[in-house]
Amino acid sequence: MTVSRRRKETQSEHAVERLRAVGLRPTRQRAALVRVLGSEHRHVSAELLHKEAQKAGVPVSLATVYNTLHQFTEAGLLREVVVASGRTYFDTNTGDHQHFFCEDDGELIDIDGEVIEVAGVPTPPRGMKLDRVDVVVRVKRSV
Amino acid sequence: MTVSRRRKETQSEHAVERLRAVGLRPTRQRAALVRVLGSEHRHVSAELLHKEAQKAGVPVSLATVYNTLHQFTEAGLLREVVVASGRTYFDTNTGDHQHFFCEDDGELIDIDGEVIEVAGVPTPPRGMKLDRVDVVVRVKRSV
DNA sequence: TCATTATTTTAGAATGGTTCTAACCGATAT
DNA sequence: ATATCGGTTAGAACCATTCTAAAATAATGA
Repeated sequence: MTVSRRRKETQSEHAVERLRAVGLRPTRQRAALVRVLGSEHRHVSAELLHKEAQKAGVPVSLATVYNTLHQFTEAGLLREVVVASGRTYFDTNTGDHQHFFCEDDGELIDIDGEVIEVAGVPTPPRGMKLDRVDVVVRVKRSV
Repeated sequence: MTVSRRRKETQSEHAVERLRAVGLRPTRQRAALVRVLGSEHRHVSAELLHKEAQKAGVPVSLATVYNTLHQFTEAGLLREVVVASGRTYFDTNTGDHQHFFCEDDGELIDIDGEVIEVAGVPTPPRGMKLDRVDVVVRVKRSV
């Protein structure tokens, strides 16, 4: 057994534990996607994750990637970020933070939650409850 | 000549002036869409505006509605609001303000610009210039 | 005015991201 | 082990939006 083999198994077990912890069945595909998502904070589209999974030798269907991304979001493992029509990102950083969004290339950059201060958010209209306050700082390439 | 006929012409002239003012050729369709958009602040989708134009007896193609909405946005007559994937709204209120967004029914509600205070917006990354800071207060129907 | 040119509009096809369908497969519990 | 129920899949369907190329219309200038 090689070292890399051992590392892989360890990661898989982590993945399985994470899934159990949030009440999701630890299937082959879900565990694989947790591993492909990795531990670094990043912003992935469904298509990108699908490609990465393929490249990593995990044959997951695009439908499953979509299903899984939504399940992970529900479970609090991911956060959905909508900044442009037809461009949904899933953010592995679920902590308090906001984003820069570059209109030109569609890139997202995190802004730490302590940096931006939002004050004066009004109470939601009758029959509504507050879910989240999103701040998107839209930027453009300067010339 | 009836009163309503006179009112219509007056509105058309207003529309034509507004178009000229922003450097857009005052074509039949564009003037009609300005009229259909009206003077009240509201949030319209391309599809809705298309339907309204049809109903108002102005046969504008959907492609033209899309073209026009984008031109109006460029010209500063409208503001584009993206809050959910595949759900683009155009806001006739181009002044400083933010939005409530109801995740359940997709409704947008304006929040006056003076109400919400955003502090600490960091300077954009190298090579980027700030375009706009959007705040979306996401709400859900409470039970 | 009329011709010329540039822009706009149009129907319908194409695109692209996302969701749906219905058959198949696999994890869990008995 | 086996049944059950949830998960996965390929491919079709969907739907908002964009594209295309041809026809229509506005601006320009003689």
